[in-house]
Amino acid sequence: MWPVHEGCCMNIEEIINQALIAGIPQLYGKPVSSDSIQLQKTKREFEGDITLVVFPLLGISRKAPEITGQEIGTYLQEHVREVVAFNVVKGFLNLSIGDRFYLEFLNHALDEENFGIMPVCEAAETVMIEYSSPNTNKPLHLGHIRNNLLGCSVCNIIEATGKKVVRTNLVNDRGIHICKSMLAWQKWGGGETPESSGKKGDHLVGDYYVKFDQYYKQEVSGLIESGISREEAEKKAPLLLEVQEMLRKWEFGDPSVIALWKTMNEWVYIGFTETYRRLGITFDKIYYESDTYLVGRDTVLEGLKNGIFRQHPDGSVWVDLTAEGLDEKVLLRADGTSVYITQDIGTAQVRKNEYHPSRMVYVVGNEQNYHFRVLRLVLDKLGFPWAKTLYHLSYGMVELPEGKMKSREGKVVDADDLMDEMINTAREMSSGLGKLEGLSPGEKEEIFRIIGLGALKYFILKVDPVKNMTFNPRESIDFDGNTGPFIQYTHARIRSVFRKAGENGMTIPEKTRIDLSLNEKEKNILKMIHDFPLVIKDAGQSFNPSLIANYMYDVAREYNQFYHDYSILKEADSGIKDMRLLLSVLASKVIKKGMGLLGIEVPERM
RNA sequence: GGCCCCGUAGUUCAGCUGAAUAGAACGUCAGAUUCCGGAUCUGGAAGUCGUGGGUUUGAAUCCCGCCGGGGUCACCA
Repeated sequence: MWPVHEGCCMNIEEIINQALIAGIPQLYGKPVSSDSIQLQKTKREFEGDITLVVFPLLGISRKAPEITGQEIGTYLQEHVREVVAFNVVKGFLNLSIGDRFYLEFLNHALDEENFGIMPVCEAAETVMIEYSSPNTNKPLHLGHIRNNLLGCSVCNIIEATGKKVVRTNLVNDRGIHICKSMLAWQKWGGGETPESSGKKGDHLVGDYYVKFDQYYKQEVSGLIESGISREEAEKKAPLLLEVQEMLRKWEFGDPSVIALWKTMNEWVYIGFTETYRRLGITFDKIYYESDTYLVGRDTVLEGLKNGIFRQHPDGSVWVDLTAEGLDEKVLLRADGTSVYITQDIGTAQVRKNEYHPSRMVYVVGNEQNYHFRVLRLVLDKLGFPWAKTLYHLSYGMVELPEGKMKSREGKVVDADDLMDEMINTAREMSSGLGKLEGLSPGEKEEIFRIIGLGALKYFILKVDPVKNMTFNPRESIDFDGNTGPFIQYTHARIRSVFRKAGENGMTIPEKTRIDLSLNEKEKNILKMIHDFPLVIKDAGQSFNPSLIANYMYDVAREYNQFYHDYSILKEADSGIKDMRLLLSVLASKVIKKGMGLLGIEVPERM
């Protein structure tokens, strides 16, 4: 287990839970199991803060729900300092927690350097997380954006739960698809380079990938017209045979093919680096398939020798997974070249030996669910005890209103274009509001960038990863309501209060008095922020950034209600004014930290 | 066809380790600015939680069937 968070001593559910485990046996003479203690937030329409559902305890109390609730409520009020009142409605015991608890919590949370975030200690376990995993034959598109944002955010979240994280990228830099753009460039490129054409390298290479597909389709339909079946034509098209030959040459190290491959990949990497930089994506370690596929190949051949795999008469190597309810899968082609899974078998071993992670997470789309089941089973059959530590973080596809994106046909939302578009929208919107007067053009651009990317990232991350999502470029992204800019706005607004306080010569104290009484809005914010560490923990355990995103929205909305209803700086009672200032400090910190976990920055003004 | 995932207001999404009248946002209609930032706030209308069974004191949530959508079952990645 991981170390207990400092803030846990301030967790009110935990305090009540402990009291019940001790108290119920006193009341009813029987022990209580912790899963029959159900604590939840009290619904808005009832009086109280925390509710105990008493139904599961009736078997122990042997009394009616109302009576049981009364008895337990009385016990808690007498034995738990924080419980100041209670009421029972049907089978629900609603407990009121004193303001003092929340005020002490406020002081306590402000004391912590990083409230909600656990420090990573030397002895912590290591989690290796792979994301992005681009092919070097085309630029990044919206689907990759979801992958990168998810991966990056999950890394942040897991790190915030006190674990070491190795952010890793596996570049698909080899294979038949890479050869396709190479061959097309060789045939029809006329020596075009990023410099000569002014195109971003990844876009240039991607254009040739599209071009290959166009010519290939022409060839296929030509063959079909001459009387050959589609299936036959797709296998016998001259371009396909040529590209297969190129792949063989690559695997046998043909110098001219390797040289072309290096040149074109380099163009792509320069382009990718730019896209990653703008998106704010980083890696600790980058693996290349071209470095690891041979390890996989050797492993497969050894497995063949040991009788784990079978060879067909044509020379191809297979694994039989019919006993596991799957099919036979090819691991090496008849001509000896490697397939996709071959390199994954190698990469996993290289990683294990290099970092010894306790968990290896793969952020990969749900179209590869089957692939990862196979990979685990194959590694297991090979006798690697760590095979079960593989976890496929499978996420749904991003579709367009007109259907799936198809990069071969050029029907995609390009990552670079999309970021430009978002930033432009932010620019137009901000200019209309005119709140950035007096800032330099550079400062303004920085704010537009933060808002545009914030809108994009939040839009994608607020959706549960397992779900498919439709992206309508024109309508999908808003700056109002449950959006990134709404939350960013809340932060900017709070910061503005502090600036104003400074201008008026006010200082923010270290601590609040704890003998104040809180209004409903103040209490609601504190109750919500109290849950921050728990939300991070849940998000980490379920690899689900959308939990953080939706929580951030709730915090921002709650704060905005408070802000609307009460004045901070104009409050006459200095104790209350100080408390509201500190409450705002904590809220702004939590918003900044939480958004940071999503990879979203928050501006000082906007 | 086998296996896997999804199905909640017009739309985009929460809620899914069972609990009180299913929540937001966008859109729509109606309001709130001499006052710390109106990218805000308040209110109205809008849902047989795909469908039919089952388990349970209690089901949007768990189990089974069916319907609808998607994915996958390549010597593609």
